[in-house]
Amino acid sequence: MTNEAPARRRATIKDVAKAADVSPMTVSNVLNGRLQYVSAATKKRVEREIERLGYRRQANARNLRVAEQRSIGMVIVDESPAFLADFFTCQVVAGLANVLNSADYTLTVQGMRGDQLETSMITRNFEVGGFCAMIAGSGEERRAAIRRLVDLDQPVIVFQEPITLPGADFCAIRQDDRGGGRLIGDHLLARRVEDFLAVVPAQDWPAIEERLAGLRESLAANGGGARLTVIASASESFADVQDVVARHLADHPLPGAIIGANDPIATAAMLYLFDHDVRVPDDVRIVGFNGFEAHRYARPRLTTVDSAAYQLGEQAGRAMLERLESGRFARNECVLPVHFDAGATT
Amino acid sequence: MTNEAPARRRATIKDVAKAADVSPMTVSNVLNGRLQYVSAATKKRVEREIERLGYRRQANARNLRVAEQRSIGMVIVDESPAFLADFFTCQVVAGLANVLNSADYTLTVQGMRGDQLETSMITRNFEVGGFCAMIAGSGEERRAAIRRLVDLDQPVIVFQEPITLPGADFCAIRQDDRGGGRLIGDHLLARRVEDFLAVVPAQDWPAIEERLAGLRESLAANGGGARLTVIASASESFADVQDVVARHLADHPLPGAIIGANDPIATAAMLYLFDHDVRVPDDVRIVGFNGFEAHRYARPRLTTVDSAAYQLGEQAGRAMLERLESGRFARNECVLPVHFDAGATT
DNA sequence: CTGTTAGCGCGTTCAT
DNA sequence: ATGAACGCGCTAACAG
Repeated sequence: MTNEAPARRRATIKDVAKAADVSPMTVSNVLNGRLQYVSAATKKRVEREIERLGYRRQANARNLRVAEQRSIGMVIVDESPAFLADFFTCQVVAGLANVLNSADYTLTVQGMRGDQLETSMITRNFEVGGFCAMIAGSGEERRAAIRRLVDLDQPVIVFQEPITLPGADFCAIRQDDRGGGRLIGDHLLARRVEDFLAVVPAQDWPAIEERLAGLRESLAANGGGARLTVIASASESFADVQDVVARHLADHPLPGAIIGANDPIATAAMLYLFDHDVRVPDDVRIVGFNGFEAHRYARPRLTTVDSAAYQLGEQAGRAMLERLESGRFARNECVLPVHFDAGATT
Repeated sequence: MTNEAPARRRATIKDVAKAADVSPMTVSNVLNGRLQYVSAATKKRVEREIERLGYRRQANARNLRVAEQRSIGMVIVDESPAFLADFFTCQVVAGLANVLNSADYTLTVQGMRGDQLETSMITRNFEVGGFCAMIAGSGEERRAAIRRLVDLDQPVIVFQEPITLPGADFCAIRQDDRGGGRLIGDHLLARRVEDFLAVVPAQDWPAIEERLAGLRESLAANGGGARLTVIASASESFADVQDVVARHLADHPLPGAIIGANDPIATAAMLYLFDHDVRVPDDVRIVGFNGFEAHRYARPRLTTVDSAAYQLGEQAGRAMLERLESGRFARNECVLPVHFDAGATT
């Protein structure tokens, strides 16, 4: 025999109605602010009973009845289990959640590997009003994931994906990574760098492909005299980055500049050089990408490109709310500018 | 006149049943894996129609019927709009989401200021099966927030809060911040430090109070000969930290050690010292807290205390799932160990 | 193995 | 200004 209290049934609209001696309809009117139909005195009485009974509206029943979802799904497709641990993704999610919350929407986050997309609750059930997605993987994998989401026949926003799907209920929101790559190229070319080494993570991110594309555009526009070598690190971890840099430098001359696909990679490379008595920027120049405050803590301060991840999330939130109200996305693409931030490493 | 396609009604169980020429109940049985009650041939037919019609189960209707919520709410109470941008919180949320997702639960995140707790959707509506909370603010504010959550009469887990609520449907999950503080104190006392300066953010975090408490315990155990001064920085930003450190040092002698409430603060302080030709660790020793990889990028490598934020989230997910199954929390408190990580700054 | 009935809690429609 | 009846989509209980 246990001492647990008997499971008290949660109060419903009916219970409140009975307690306040009105009909359920009147309670509903109070809850939904239809004050035209209810006297001030009744309203007071109903509200007191709501408070007293601790009544809370059953969201499932309401959403079922009004056939609407008050939640947006944020799906993060990534091989890593710590999907959300990525700082960029965090910022995006924070901005998105804030905008949605202030419009009384809820954000449902779900991380998964690419192959889990079809079996996950959030896609097999109908439980959110639309999807926002941050997707890693090869170009093909990403396209497949996007198609699966779009096939769900609900509004879809993807981050950091440079595509448009005309006619689809779809919107791509990203920062101008390609432009950022060009800015880096131009900056280094102006400093007479001729031999570029780019260090990217093995995991394919579309934004990183764009950064490289922009860099290549810059080199090509300059006449094509400069060389670019790209090497991939198993992960973005400190150790893996230093490892791949070490292996490359073992049988290659020092490049004029090392470009990290993001700030942590650039910083790891820089510290490797320090430990081997290479001077920055005198011997090798270093550039990162994304400008998160944490990585500016290293000295000398990294030259980088600031990205507006939080604003990306906010933008997505606004676009989704607008879509839900108006029935369609105002734009199918939205590109936010980046800002070049010259530090002391170039 | 618009060219939009007419809103196609979403397929229901009835539609699938009609198309497969069976009763809705049979479709439901297939969906829920009650294969004992349905022949293989029927199952095939039903599954084909589900696929063909793109049927997805209406979560609201199901949850209403079975009177259960398949989502857990994560509420983050913070004054800052970028609540989720905190790296520690990100890690916790990632671990939590992964555990819940793999049990086919969903995570609903909601950030808010303390005074919004009562008016927010997630608490006014009944829409999640339980709450996990990360709460900032003064001790009083935090207690009030916890009480409000517990009063909702649903399972509640709070992170980083050193309290127990015997008898309540409640569990506190945290790391051993106090132990970490003691480790720091012991480490520095062994190096003959007598004058300690702690730099904390103005925003009250319980974990940070614990770290200071542990530090004080260590000093007291040593005989109380050492002095501890605590100064607060307006925010955790680089600029604010350096500002408050500068102001303090303007009319105080250099302390033997500076203890940052977390790694970013410690790093900001360290870089300030560098810029003023103070040597670390020769003139002043520096210690951080939390051991995030990013902050180890600064040189010399910071002495810090590693925290297992991701595991904290995982632990919460497991505890919540267990609570939902068994009807009560197995433990009302769970403290994860921390690990002292000696770097080059002490 | 399959179908029928009833009702989860809420909001809408129509009546009073 | 308030109430009664109905149904949203789904599933538990029972009948066949």
